[in-house]
Amino acid sequence: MKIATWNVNSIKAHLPHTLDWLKEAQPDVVLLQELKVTDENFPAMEIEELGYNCAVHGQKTYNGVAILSKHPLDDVRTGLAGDDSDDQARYVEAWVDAGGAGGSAGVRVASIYLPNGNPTDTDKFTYKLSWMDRLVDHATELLATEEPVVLGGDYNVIPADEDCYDAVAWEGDALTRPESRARFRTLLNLGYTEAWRTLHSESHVYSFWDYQRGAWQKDNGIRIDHLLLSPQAADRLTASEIDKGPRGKQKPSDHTPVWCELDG
DNA sequence: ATGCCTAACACCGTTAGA
Repeated sequence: MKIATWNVNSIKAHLPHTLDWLKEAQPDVVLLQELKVTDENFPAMEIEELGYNCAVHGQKTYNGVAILSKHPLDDVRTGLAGDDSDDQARYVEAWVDAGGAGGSAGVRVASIYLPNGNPTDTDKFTYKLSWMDRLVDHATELLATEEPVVLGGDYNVIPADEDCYDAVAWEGDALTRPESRARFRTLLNLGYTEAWRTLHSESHVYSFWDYQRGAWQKDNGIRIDHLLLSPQAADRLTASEIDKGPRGKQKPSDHTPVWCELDG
């Protein structure tokens, strides 16, 4: 089963690129972020025409996440537990029913759009950190189920200096701050496996390039889109790649898809 | 030190992104 994550930076503005990539890459499950549309305005018809079921948690103008799946989606949950006053659409989770005896080929997936957190001297940063604390709590609960789980999305965390083009330039940013990295590391220490990094040792490979300063042409990127696998999912991991193709198109999203392949 | 792009919304600029 091929599972991808992609921050599309407006599903309306980048729908043709999104549809092209679905046809070309043929992922079974896609976790989308930054839809920037309400549920009503999500282009479900065009995506369903390609054989996908959609679970959408949208919002006007900002945020918005979705799960696309060629298999049926069950037990869809929207919003991250732990703060009823949080009205930003940054989390949607579902069970992908891929069959198998007793659901053995299925997997639980979540599409995550973690807050950016800049500037760090504002409540945006405290919101990011508390959101990550809530994610740690929820990820802990999911581990107890012993299900295969894939938590994929735009984490807005550069895990290590080797995951950006210029560590000095990014020093002090919410994406590299020790508090952000510590919480990301907590997810790994709980038992989650970051799919791409566990299969690749190379430095300076990226999933995001700023629109400004010719960042794409100079390969001045950062790696912030991640797929975190529970032990039961990691046992089935056979491949993970970053597909730079979509970022090189005309008027692209500033992120490019990251995917992993699970056995069965 | 700041803008540099891009998208949305609404107004001809502001907010947000990373």
